Amino acid sequence: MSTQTIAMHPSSGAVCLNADAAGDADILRSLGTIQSLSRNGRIYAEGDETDAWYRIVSGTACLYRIMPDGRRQIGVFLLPGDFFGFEAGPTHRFAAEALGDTKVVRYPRNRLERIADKDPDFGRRLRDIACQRLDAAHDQLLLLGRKTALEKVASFLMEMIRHAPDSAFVHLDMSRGDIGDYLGLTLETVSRMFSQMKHLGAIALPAANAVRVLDHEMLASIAGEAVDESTPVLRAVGRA
Amino acid sequence: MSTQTIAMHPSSGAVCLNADAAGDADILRSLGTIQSLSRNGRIYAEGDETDAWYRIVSGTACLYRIMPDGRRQIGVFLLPGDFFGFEAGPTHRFAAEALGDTKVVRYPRNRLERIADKDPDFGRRLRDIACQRLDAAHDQLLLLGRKTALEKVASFLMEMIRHAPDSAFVHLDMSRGDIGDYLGLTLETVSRMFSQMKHLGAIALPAANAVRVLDHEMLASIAGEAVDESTPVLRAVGRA
DNA sequence: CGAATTGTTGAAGTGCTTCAAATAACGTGG
DNA sequence: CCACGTTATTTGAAGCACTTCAACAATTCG
Repeated sequence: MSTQTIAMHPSSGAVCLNADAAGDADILRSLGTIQSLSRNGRIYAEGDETDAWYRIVSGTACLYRIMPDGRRQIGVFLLPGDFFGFEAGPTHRFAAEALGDTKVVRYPRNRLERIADKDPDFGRRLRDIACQRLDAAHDQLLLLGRKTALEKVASFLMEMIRHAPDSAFVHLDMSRGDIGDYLGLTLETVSRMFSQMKHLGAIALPAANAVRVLDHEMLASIAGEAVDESTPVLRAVGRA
Repeated sequence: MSTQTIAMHPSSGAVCLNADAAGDADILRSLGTIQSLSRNGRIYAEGDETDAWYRIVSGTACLYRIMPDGRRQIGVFLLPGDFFGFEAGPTHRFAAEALGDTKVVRYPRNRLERIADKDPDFGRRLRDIACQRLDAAHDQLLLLGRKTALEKVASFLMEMIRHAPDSAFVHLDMSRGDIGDYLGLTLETVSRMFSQMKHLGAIALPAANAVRVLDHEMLASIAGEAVDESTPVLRAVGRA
């Protein structure tokens, strides 16, 4: 888990927040420090000071919270390009941890603030990033509150696909237990739903941590995101 | 449902986001237009353009999303002082609706942006507000994903109490159905949990839409927010 | 190659939902 | 101000989706 002072430009590969689209790449380039982590490597803990913004360069991480009796909720899976770590309070309410070999850039908050003070566009970008995280959180509220187990797992896969370079194949850095804690399910239920989608012909499971999408439309339909409004044919699948 | 052009200062009574603490009251004062709504009055619909920020002056509102088959998830209840309406995308993903007689201020987005362009502190404030909404959404993820029905309803009451002027009495503008759609439960389950907390002696129900808190500590304990870490005596209540 | 970890599948249990009915609260017009 | 229809809430009983417990299979790693 080395920490270099060398600044690096965030991976231009899988960008999730249109972050490189604006002209702020140059600004960010000389601002952050890189952290390299391996599976379960802690980026920050619940209760740590919120004194920086972070961004995933490569790999996968997650934000989570654990209740006194051990119940865990993963708030979000973070993929390359994703920003995180900004909260309103003085201390983190969620912990941040790497799921596999992961590289993260750390941007000290006061430096960002100083830049934003002089560059309104940059400040606006920070605001947009926060708003995008809020949108994602709101989507997750609908998922957790009102979707069935099958819809939840299908939605999760759709989300992974959306961020993957190949929309027909996804490699999962997280375990079934991690996915369960993200979707509000047990790991057994997650596994069962994967099997069910396999039997339905929506996906194939070449390995435990890899998913091949056989029928993208069916998957979207199961997830409750019917691509074509006029043909909600498979809506019934999720309930029958 | 009238719309005046007269600008008004948001109620300085129950402020939830420390919004009046900073010196931006003067700025906001001359910026917004007031909207008066009654029960079920629509502030904006899903799909409408995201061209403004809003703030509750008085009353209560909520953000919600409805699935094609009618399932509804309320993302957040909005109380006096709360800001809302800012999203990253060009259109609203959640609709906004009043729950009772409610007054809302509407701040056109481009005007806010123009002010933020010249006043970095104001821009920072907008950012902080977005981050606070994000914190609240993350808390709700834990609630929806991992808490039991009793814990959910107790947590909901704790949240209402936190925002109420009198911490021993809360008037609820929302129906049991609204609360259910907020907590990912049916209205019957919400009602049963209210009854259960009454039998436990944590609350009294002088009217259907009013709650008197008899044992604040017990309520906090049921909600999973034990005030005193060393005495998690009642943690068992939620599960027995 | 064998031990440990992770994933899958089965069977029984339970917490919440669904369906149904009764009660209470509300609003409206007489 | 009260009677009445309407709507919201409470409570009961049955059903079901997901969990829990348990065993087995597959994969990983020393």
